[in-house]
Amino acid sequence: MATETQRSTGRRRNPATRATILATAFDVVAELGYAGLTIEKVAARAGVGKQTIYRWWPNKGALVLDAVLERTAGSGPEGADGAPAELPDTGDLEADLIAVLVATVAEFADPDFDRALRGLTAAIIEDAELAGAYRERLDGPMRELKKRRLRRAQEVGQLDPDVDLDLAVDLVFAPVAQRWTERSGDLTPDGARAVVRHALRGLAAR
Amino acid sequence: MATETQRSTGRRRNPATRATILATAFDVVAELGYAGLTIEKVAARAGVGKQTIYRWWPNKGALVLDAVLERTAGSGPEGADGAPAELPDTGDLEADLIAVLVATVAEFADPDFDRALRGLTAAIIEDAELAGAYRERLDGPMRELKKRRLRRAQEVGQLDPDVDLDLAVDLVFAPVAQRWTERSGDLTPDGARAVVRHALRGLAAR
DNA sequence: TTGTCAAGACGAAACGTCTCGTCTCTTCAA
DNA sequence: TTGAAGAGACGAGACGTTTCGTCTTGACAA
Repeated sequence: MATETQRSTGRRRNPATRATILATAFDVVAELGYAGLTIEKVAARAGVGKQTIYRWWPNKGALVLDAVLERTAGSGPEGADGAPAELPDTGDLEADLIAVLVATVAEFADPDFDRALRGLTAAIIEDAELAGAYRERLDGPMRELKKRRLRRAQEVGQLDPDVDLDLAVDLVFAPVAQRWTERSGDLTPDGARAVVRHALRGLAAR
Repeated sequence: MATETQRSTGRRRNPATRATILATAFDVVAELGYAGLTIEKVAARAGVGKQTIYRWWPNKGALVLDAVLERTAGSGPEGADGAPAELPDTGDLEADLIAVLVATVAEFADPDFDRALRGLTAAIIEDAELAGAYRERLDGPMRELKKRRLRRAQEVGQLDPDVDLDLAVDLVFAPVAQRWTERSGDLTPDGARAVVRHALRGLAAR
């Protein structure tokens, strides 16, 4: 996965087949959940041999991670053109973070995305290796964007210059993520606003 | 589970059998993880018929939830005597919350507890019904304790009286929980201290 | 010639249901 | 008070089914 080396001779991997499998996998996990996802089911729906899936993905978790990555490509740190995207920076830190968090809440409201991401999370929870791949390819880049935005706020004196940026990111974004994971309360734009407001008060420059 | 009504006639449920099954289930999930836990394996190890498990628990998730509950009983909101416990209240809010969070970090450091709780979380992520039971029986009571401690802080003027207590709890405790879930960083007592310090700054009375 | 692909056969493992015989506890009539 | 009858719990494991991951086959493209 991490290193998709190209073989020297013989028939090449078919990119269309790969795309079909990943799209089907996303649909299946969105419909049936991670527990309901079966390699056999994906193969049958995609019109593909089981071995074709087993040849390129070691297990369900890796397949679902790739499926989610493929689907979210474009909203990630790199735009469609490959240029690195950035978080909004209007100068108003609070408004910018609220915009990001409200967008996140909106994504969670989409049932397909919700179930797919729950499937991925279920896989990650118990699989340290997959968790590493997830951090490297999804969470990490997003976190880097958040830290960049906060670092700019530090430079402008809107944020305590001594605070650890990873800690700051966690304070702002973990409460909403945690609520989603545990379903321990509604996820509303207003709630997101309150989180940002109070978190920033704790992180402000004195 | 929620209502264990007593049948009028016939042999009663054997509490020792129940305890053996739950203890075995905890061991198995701590050793093999949730994906590696099998009803057949638990039955065999516990020296129990499969039907005895299927009779009392509808699925793996419910079994693991009960197993974790049984193991954590005593450290819950009720002491061994059944009297409701409380979070520490020395008058120093920051120190009290740090003590709780550092204890949580220490629990996560125990490999058995870590794997068992990961198994439970894996089950909960995809099962809304089980998530409800979890909130009602584990998370909810603990959250109530936290809110009580914070409410007292509000009354003493150490906390913004207008802030929503659920939000406050999330701000203080979600960052560490999230790090554990995603394995996105070390869980250290110092990290816990920093979280509490900044979260409280954002929640303080002005 | 080498490697991909769809199709599906294969044995192993776990599923959840069921049946069996044994046991203990409750109920009720003598 | 007692003791048979009935109701479930329990251990054991057989059952048909599903999914697992591997392997084989024949077609085809580089």
